Amino acid sequence: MRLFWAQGYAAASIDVLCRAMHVPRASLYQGYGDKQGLFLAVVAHYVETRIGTVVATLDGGHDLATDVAGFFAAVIALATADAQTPGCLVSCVLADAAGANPRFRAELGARFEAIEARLADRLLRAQAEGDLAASADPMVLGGMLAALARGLMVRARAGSEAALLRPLAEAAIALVCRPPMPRLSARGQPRRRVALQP
Amino acid sequence: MRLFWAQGYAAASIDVLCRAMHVPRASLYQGYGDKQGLFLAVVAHYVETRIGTVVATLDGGHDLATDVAGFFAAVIALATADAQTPGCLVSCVLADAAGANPRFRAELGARFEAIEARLADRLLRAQAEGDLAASADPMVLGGMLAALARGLMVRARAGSEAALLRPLAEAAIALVCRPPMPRLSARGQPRRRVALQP
DNA sequence: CAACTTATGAAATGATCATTCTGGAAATAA
DNA sequence: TTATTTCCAGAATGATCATTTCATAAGTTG
Repeated sequence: MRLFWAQGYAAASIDVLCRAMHVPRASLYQGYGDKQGLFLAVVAHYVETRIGTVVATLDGGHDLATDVAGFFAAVIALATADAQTPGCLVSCVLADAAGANPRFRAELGARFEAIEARLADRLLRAQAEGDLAASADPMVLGGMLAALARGLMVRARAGSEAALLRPLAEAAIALVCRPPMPRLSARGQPRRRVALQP
Repeated sequence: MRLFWAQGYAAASIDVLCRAMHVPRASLYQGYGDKQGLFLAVVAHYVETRIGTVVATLDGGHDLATDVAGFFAAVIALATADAQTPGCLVSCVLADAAGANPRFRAELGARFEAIEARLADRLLRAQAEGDLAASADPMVLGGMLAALARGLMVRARAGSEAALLRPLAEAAIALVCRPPMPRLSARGQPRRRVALQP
């Protein structure tokens, strides 16, 4: 996984991949068919283990602003944790490979839609709980936050520090989680501004 | 340019590139040194011709919301205009190649910073003109809008229609260009909500 | 015109690519 | 035990890769 993540799909060679996985070439072709199959399996594993924990923060049991702050903190941590694998395997590597490969393009779209749906779900629940204005559109706002998360991941690919990315996410959270009409929050207290945990 | 844009850096071969450019291999190596030099020249040309017109919309001579709407409309148009070259050469292709190449990583960072600076400049001017709250941080907000633009470009790499992307940008504009404190706009009229032109 | 620089097309180079083949080792079943 | 299947390391394959070489053509300058 780390090899594809660091070098990209086309630049990662089967030989080096087998060496790193401690798997003989024959077994690899037996198990995954070809390089595309291996890469899609790697993407699936990445989504389960990495993206899965990121989106799980959305159900952290807190109010909307806190959960979304946890989400963006996880996004930034994932994209900046290791200088050798900056950015996101989906948003940077799969996105590049999707340019000329319909199979990869469909996979990319499906992965994006899944994240957008999770965000929209969370925003819909926030609306029911009074944490989000009734006039807001959860689908649109979820897609917007997903796009912002992708943009932060891509920014991290250039080697940005996490500290440079966090204020951008905090600004977005402050904008989204403030109701459009001037009013107090559901519990009668003014909405506080959240900070992302490093 | 279109070959790198569609297929990515590693997957585009010099042979095919020479054929498409109607340039003999020897002249190409004479002019650009190696494949990396050619790619960086292609990126520079792309930034001048494509990104240049996108960021030029920020100085459209209108109020902040209108200019930013023009910016995002240009972003979405660039990323969805041709189904064979979806997304952005910088945000998708160069970002992927930057994973394991320090030269490309530095180039990516410089290109990103340039766009963020242009957005921050525009927001600073908007602040002076009363189109943006004095409490807002133009640098942070500019970085946030730049990240969102990148996220939309990457989303387009999956083949998204422009119509799917526009509402996301409109939502962000509505959030950013509404003042943080409930008040009327500078000219005493309520701020209108802008729509992106297709 | 001649001397010289530059551009060009094609072939050659050496490396690396994804994928398949093979002969024997290891494991399992009878 | 023997028979049979699975597994695996390395060689082989055939294609493609980036890059260089080189003889020749084109253009420039004196």
